[in-house]
Amino acid sequence: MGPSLVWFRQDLRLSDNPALLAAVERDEPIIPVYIWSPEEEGGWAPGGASQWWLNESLQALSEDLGEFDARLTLRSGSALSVLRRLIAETGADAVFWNRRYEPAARRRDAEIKRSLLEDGIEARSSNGSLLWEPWTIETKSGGPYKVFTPFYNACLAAGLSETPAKEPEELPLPDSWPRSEALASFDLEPVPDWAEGLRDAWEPGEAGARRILNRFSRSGVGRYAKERDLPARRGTARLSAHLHFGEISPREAWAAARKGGDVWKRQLVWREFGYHLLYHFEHTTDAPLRQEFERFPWKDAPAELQAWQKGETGYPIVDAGMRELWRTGWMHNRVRMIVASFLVKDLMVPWQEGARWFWDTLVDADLANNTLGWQWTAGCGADAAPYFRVFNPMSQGQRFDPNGKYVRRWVPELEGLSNKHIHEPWNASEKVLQRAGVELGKDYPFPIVDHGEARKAALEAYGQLRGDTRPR
DNA sequence: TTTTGAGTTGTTCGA
DNA sequence: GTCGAACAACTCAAA
Repeated sequence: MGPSLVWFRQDLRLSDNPALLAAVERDEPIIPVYIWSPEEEGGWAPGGASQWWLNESLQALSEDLGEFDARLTLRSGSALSVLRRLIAETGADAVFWNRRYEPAARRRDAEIKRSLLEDGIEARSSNGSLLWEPWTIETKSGGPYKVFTPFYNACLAAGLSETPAKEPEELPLPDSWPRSEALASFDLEPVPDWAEGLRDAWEPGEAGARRILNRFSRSGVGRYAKERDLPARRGTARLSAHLHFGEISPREAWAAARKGGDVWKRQLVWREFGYHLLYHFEHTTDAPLRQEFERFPWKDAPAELQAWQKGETGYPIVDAGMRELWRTGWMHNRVRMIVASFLVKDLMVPWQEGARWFWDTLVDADLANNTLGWQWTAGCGADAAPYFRVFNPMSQGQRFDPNGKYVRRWVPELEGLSNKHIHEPWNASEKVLQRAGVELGKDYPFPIVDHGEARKAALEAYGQLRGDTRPR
């Protein structure tokens, strides 16, 4: 028998990695491989922030493998041809990987498996990324779930079969290593370098993921239910990007969740639900699940979209969120809902525009979860927010950032305003504004839309849609 | 087949 | 200031 290729993808870790463990069990020399093939992602190649993270994470994985005296072989190109070339170069006769579930990846992987088996190569895939794979959970009548709570209950009823596995004690090594391309040749690092804020905020890689999870499970998970909605606090785990890149397994996250209530557990299952939905409804990355929304009167409003992207809408909580995103590659979940509602309902810009912006700017950009989130907000997806649920940026700000700490952190030009005015500066008197050193329209924009009117217009449009769909 | 109860995250209005 | 109802029906999931 020849060596085993372990093909890393969105499972950039050594602990609880089923593909790696399967290869270790086979007990032939292991050659770890990563293939950069953005053109095989069906139009959803990693965005800028994700590429930055990936670069760091590959570096970390490479170093972690170094501790085992193993090397990570980097290649770019079509995955199948790269694998075939590596097989020819190394004499490998087995390839192991953990499954992906996005439409394009699935189709490609199926084709790869078929081709390799045809070549007489052992090709084995495992589940390293989900607690429940999409096809294992179904309703009593055999279909996919479209409502979260019954899905959640079905997951709990199905139970988890395996507990997390430790990293291997040692890796069987080959006599020689195949040539690796330089990580830098993937061009993942931003030029010019805009990643300073990302570097300050994150530690990509398995060690960083474990540090975060340990801290959260020690002191965060107990407070999670109470603090998770307050963006000024570190009330959430901030594990999303680590989970997306597979630097820590969902089983380990689940084990930590057991110590907390079910609030965080439910969040982990939301992640599963996103994959469940994307698996069963592939078109939802680009088109609404509910077809009638194809006819929604979305606006082509490039100036408003740009103001939203830059955090210059004149609504402090919205702008704070968008600037946090731009600076750190991440946004607090509560604020994601607020900014998304604002784009889709106040500005009536298509949710796909928001999804694309998040895709490019989030370090945790995840096709399944991004799609679910945006369709939920727009009201066109499975188990979506009711159409009349329009977030009010002032009251959301008052409720979840009552002392304005979050706004002041990201919109420092409003720093001098009192808590009374911090979420609605246009309601402050000239005198108050002057004392705070704020000139509206100069230091900070006037609101680009009137929320009250925008809300009415949105409700009108949604009502129209319903009228249209009524049977004649 | 039919029935029944339920459905992440909100806001506004009027009593 | 507080509280409950309305917002709109529809679809889902299970019995």
